[in-house]
Amino acid sequence: MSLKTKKRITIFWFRRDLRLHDNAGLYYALRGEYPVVPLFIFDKTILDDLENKQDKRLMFIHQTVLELQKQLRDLGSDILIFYGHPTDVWKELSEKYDIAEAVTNTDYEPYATERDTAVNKILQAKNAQLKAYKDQVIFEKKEILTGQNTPYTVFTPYSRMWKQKCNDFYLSSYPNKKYFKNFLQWKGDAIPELEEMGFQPTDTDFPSSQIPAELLENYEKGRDFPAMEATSRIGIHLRFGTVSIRQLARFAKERSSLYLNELIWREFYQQILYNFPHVGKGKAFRAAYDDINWGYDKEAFQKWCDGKTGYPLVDAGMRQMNAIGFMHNRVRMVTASFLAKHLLLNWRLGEAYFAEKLLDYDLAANNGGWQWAVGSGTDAAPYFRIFNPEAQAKKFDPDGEYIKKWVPEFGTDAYPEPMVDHKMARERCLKAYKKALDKS
DNA sequence: AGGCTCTTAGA
DNA sequence: CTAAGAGCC
Repeated sequence: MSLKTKKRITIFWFRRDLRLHDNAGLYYALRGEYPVVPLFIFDKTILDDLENKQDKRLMFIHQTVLELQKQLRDLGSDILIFYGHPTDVWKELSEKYDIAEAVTNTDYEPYATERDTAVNKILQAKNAQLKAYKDQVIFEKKEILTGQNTPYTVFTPYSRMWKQKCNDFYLSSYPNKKYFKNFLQWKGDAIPELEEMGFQPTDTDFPSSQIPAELLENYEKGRDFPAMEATSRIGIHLRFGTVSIRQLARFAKERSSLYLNELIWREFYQQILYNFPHVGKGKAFRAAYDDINWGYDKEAFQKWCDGKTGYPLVDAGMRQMNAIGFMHNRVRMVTASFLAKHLLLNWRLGEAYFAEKLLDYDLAANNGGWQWAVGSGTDAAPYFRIFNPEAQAKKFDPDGEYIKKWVPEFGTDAYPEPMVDHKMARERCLKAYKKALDKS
């Protein structure tokens, strides 16, 4: 590590907030009385679990951290980069430097919470602490509660309260730029190549972090039709903080209440994960759903993964995700429902597969969406609400354009027969659900 | 953020 | 025969 300083410093730890502008934690760090040294850790705990060594998300992070370094170097500063376990890194940092403050933005996921607690312990031994700020949501934790002071578990009243509470104060950006002179002036090392961490780059185009102003004009009409590509694709940027939620929410509030609602769904599921942490640990939000006799049929699961179920809309969605790491949300609902209800496969298999493939993967949103589709979640589709994949295709891809794009052999002999009969699967599902749910 | 089946009114 | 609504899953 090339930073040699005896100065008392503030370390700002970037995680999923990879931007210099409108960044809450960074703002408070820069306003403090000590020069700020930025830090990023390529976390071995996470990377060691990634089986695919051409992970597009890691590439995105790598690319973004390079960009951050460039911006910091333009300011005469730099960024400390590590590849290791965060607790080891912080032990080393706390021994080597005189750390007055360690600042970051809150990450609400269970792993992150445990990690931050461990890091905080290390810092406390040196009379410092890890201070975390709210940055990735407008409202966090228990900021939005019912009249009984309990967390909301139904979206509509939650969203009503969210909108009522959301004023200019919550939406205003942090003026980080004014304080950029408080970065420590120094020159660091080059960022390690992906290969040095056992990964290889892939050629991927990532969606832009700028929403074109005209996009939301077509959003409300087009968002339910996957072929229209009328959605923002901003998910990956929300995941890694390459956009500011405050800026985005202001944009949405001015232009589209439906789009704003999607941002509120995101916060709804984040507060569900925070207030009901069992959902992030493999449990159904509604316990009775854990009594359903979920299957693990490997062959059936593989067909679903590969997009070879014989139901063209399901297959198109799975192939879109396999190819580009994105699936249109309408189709996410249909593919998820198909796995759980038509195949009666354990939905954790599907949840994990989405987690592996989606560039915009986010634990709270993914889990919330899956539990919604399964019926086990908050505000969930009642169990008897079973999507008919053909009816969904007719309704939302009437010209078969989306299907044509991702399943070109649809309509030829090469396309497989449906792996299950819809009517049979529907009845089988109702029976299995009823059996588990009637017990209570 | 559904679908299925049956019913009934009206073409 | 079709469209629209009800009731149930």
